[in-house]
Amino acid sequence: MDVLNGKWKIAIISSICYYNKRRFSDILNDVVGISNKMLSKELKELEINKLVKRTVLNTQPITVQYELTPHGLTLQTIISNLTEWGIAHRKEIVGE
Amino acid sequence: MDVLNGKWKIAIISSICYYNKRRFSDILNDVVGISNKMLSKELKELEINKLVKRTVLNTQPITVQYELTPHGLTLQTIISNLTEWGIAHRKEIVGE
DNA sequence: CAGTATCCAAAGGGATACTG
DNA sequence: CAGTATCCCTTTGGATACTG
Repeated sequence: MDVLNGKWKIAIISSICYYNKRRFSDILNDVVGISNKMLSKELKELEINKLVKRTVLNTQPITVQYELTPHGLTLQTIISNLTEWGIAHRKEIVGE
Repeated sequence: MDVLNGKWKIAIISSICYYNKRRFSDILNDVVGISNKMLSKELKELEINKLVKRTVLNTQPITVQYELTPHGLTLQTIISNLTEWGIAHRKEIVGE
């Protein structure tokens, strides 16, 4: 079930989702701690799973934009549920 | 957010959840492919996160029962959502 | 800019054997 | 039965340098 493996996937999706469209180097900045190698790899996996769409813009030098596919947008609910649960979980753990 | 890391966590929770109470060796059988070392480790983590409760029964030889805590039960919704999404995802991927 | 390639240390995790 | 301990191979992922 874990198309979302690798600790970065959710952060990457969140970044793209927040800005709607996002360039490679921008995501690199958004997701603190990630290396270009990892970002490249994770994006490739997301693309294979049809969660993000990759479009090359013919600028000079070239830039690449990533955006969520309709199917990728489907994840929003899941992710926000997870986030919500995570917050509740923190309270549960530290609360005692 | 990933208290559910390690590829086994969800399977373990599902096993316990399905049977309500479940012994160590039973979970070992339910979750195909897991080693006792991993099961032990994962259960320990789940216990630390207060998702499962561990109770030692004074039988001979001793048996140990695991069950979900109220807080652990909270995950059910999340997991079923994930499962549901996973199924839809499969269709999306293989469908084309 | 958007990656790819290489190197390498650390973590993950299987198999097996052992203990109370 | 319910683990723990050890060995050891595999995977993960960071740092850095390089390419079109």
